[in-house]
Amino acid sequence: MLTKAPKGTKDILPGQVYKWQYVENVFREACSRYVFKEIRTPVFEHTELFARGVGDTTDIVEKQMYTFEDYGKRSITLKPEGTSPVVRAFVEHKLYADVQPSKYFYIIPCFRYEKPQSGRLREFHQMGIEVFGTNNMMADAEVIGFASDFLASLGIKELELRINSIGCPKCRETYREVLRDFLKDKYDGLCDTCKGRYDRNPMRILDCKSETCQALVQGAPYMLDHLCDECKDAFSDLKTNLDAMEIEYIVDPGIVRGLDYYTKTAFEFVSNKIGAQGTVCGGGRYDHLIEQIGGPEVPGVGFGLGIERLLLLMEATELEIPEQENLDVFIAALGDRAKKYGLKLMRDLRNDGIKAEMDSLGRNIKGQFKYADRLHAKYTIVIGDDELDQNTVSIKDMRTSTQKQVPIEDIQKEVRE
RNA sequence: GUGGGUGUAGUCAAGCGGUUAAGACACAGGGUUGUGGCUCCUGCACUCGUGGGUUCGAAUCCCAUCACCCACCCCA
Repeated sequence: MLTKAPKGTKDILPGQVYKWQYVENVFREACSRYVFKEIRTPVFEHTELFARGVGDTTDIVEKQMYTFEDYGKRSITLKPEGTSPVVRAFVEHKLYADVQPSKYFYIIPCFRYEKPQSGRLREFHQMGIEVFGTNNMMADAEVIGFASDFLASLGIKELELRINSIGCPKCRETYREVLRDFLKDKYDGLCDTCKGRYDRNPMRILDCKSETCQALVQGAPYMLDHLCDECKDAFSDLKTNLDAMEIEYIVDPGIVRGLDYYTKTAFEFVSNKIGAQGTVCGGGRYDHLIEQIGGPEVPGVGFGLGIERLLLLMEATELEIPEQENLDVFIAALGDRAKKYGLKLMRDLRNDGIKAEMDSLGRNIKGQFKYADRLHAKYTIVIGDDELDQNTVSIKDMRTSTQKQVPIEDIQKEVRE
C-alpha cells in the first residue's frame, strides 16, 4: 500500500512528461492567440460552492466528491470540475468590473470518486476556457471554434462535434412538466433517488444509473423539442455561426450535461478510438451560474478538455509528439585531477546554455562512454592526465566517431558548433 | 453501484499436479589496466499478487481476498 498510488490516480513519469508539456504548450499558445488569460484557483474550495454551482442533485455532488472537514471544521471539497471555482473568483474579485467579456483559461487537476476504467480516473486533468459576460451566440461559436482549432492544431482529426440545446429555466420548467407527464404512470417503478428527483429535477432521472429507471425512461421527450422561442433562436444562431465558420457538427438531442448549471448550448467532441469514454472535450453555456453563487447577472460559456483522454487519442491515432532534445555534451573524466577539472567545465558549459552531464558513479572509461551513449550525447569530451598535461581535451563526435584534440581554451567554441 | 477479464523478475512472457521456475528485452559487470553503439561471456525470481485449503507433492486444482484492466452507467 505504501508503494502504490491510490486507485484511480496515475503518476506522470519523467519519460512521459514531455507529452503533457507539449499539449499544454500548444494549448497555452492557442489561448494566447484567442486572447484568453490564465487564471489559477485553489485545488480545494468550500463544499457549498459545488453543491450550489454544480447542483446538489447531480451525481457529482451526490456521490463523487472528495469532501472532508478541515481542522477548522470547514467542509472542504477537492475540485470536481473547473468552472465553479473560476466563477467564484470572478465574483469574489469583482472581475465583472473589468472590460467585458472576460476570457479565462486554466489547466487543473479534478477529482471525482468514480470506478476507474479506460479514460476515466479519480484524479484527472482538464484544460478549459470560459467566456463571461456575453449572451451572444458568437461567444458559443468562438468557444466551440477554439476547441476545434486547438484539437486540429495537434493533428487530431476524426473527432465528431455534437451539439444540443438544453434550454433555459423558462422552457425547462415547461419541459419538466412534459417530462413529469411522461413519467407519471411510471413513478412507482423509479428508484428512491429518482422519486425524489421527480419533483426536484426530473431531467436527472434521464441519466439515472439504475437499470429499471433506464428502461422506464426509454422514449422520453427531448428538451430540444420543447425550447422556448428565445432558446430556439439562440440554437439556430449558434448553428448559423458554426456554418459561417465552416465547422461541421451534428445535432444530438441526447446530450444531457451532468452538471446542473448548463443552459442552452451543450456540446461534445467525441472519439470512437479511445474506448467507451469517448468525450475528449465537453462544454456549454451557463447563463445563471454566476448569480446562482451570489454574483451579478452575468452569462457564461466554456468547455473542459480531458488531458488524459486527449493523450489516449493521440496515442491511438499514432500522432507524433516532439520529444525533448538530446544531451549536448558528456564529460568523461579519468582520475581525480580530471574530475575536478570536469566538474568546473561542466558548470561553465551549463551556464553557457549547453546541456552537459558527467558520471558520478565512478565508472571506468568504457562505462562512461556507454553511459554517454545511453544519454544520447552528441559529443563526449575526454579529460585525463595526458590531456591536462598538454592543456587539451579530446572531443569525440558520437555520431561520426571522429575525435580531435582541442586546446582547453577552445572548448566552448568547439562545443558551440 | 452492476458485470466481465487478468495477476510468474524492471518489462514481455513459457509453464497446464512431480526432481534446481524456460526464454527475450532491460539492467550491472567483464572480454582491452584511456573510448560507446555490434558481438561474446557472467550475474540478475529460496519463488509464481496475498491468505487459507486439497494432495505424498501446487505457480499449476478449490475457496477467499486484494490489485490492475475493460465494459455498463456517467462524464473530461
